[in-house]
Amino acid sequence: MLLKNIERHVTLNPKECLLILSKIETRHYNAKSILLEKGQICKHSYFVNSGILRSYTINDNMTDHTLTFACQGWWIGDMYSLISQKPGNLFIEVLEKAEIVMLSKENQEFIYNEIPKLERFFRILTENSLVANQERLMDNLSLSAEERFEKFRTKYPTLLQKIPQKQIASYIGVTPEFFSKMKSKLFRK
Amino acid sequence: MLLKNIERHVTLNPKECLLILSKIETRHYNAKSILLEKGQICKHSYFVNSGILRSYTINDNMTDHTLTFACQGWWIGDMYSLISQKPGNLFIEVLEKAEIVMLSKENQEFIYNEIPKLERFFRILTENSLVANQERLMDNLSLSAEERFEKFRTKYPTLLQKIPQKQIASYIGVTPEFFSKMKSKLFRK
DNA sequence: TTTTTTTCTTAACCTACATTAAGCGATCAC
DNA sequence: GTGATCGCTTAATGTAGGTTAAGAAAAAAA
Repeated sequence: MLLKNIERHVTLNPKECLLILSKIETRHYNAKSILLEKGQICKHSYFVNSGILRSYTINDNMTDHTLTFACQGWWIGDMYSLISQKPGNLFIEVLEKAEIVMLSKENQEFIYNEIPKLERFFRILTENSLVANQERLMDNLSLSAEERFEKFRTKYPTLLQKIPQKQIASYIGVTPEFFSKMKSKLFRK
Repeated sequence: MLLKNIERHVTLNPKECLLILSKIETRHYNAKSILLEKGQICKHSYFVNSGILRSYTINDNMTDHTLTFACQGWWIGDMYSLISQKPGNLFIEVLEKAEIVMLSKENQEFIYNEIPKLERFFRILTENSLVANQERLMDNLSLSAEERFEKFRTKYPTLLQKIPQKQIASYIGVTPEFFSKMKSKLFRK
């Protein structure tokens, strides 16, 4: 699963595959597990073999804001904390029973040095992330809540049935109450 | 300037420096020059030696939304278009007479292969960009216009006097009219 | 300098979304 | 099985920020 994912961007020989496998750790988590809390230092990149994760912040008014959902085949982490090794702002929680591949920061850097191709892989991944984030940022500046919901649906087509809708609200940036009203309006059409 | 910038993250030997210098091109632009238009394919990464650039989109209602300002020492480009080589959505314009280092996509990839350290450099740069973007995204979801303005001021302390305030409005995501009102309210305090 | 264009301001009015609050069904813990 | 918790809905009311419009100020062009 992880190796297949990497080979979407770079090709690996058997030796490299083995090295990678020796540097990762796979763990299982139930729904509601917390992988990372605000204030902690993020020590790993997480790769989702199965299940669903979510990263979010909680601000002073106790409202939560979803940064990312991560389904099968996605990477997730608190990049700010991971690269600075300072306490981060993100929570990372499990929404649906998950199998997670964990790659520690040290091992990630070790792999960068042993297999420069992997540095390329993560460069490409980060570039794609950045593009997606830039688009979402511009969307938040220019689209209505309804249009952002539409974009959410095309970006995460499987999630609509699987997660509580207050979390969708928290992703598109409206209150659960408003989201509910908006949804029933859409349904009436 | 460019080499100094690169050496903030990786160290270069003289040979590598020469190779890099042989692959870039420096150009001068006056204010109001357009380096890239919506619909064009972005062929270069731009590094700002001096001056100020801005990247932005224009949506259907003809409102513009600023993605980034780039001052001395910043890189700018349309990453979506650059990596996909498809027509992009961004305009990139010169706000203040600028000296720009241009690195073509082909030369960038050539350099990645010749000097893997440079791939590391751009990975780190992209990671930092992503972190900044994620923070801005969360800020747009949770902060008021006033608070976003405050963040703008700390992020771009020199820009306040140099660019038209409608562009600051377009960065923080409010109309020029509202921004003006907000500013005079802040001033009265 | 004068004209033209762009930017900024102010003010009246408007709307998308937030807040508060209450009730209701589903799920979970005991 | 039952009380507690959580998520969803609806509705009344509130507000941050948008829209429209018009004039003043500043900057650019001529």
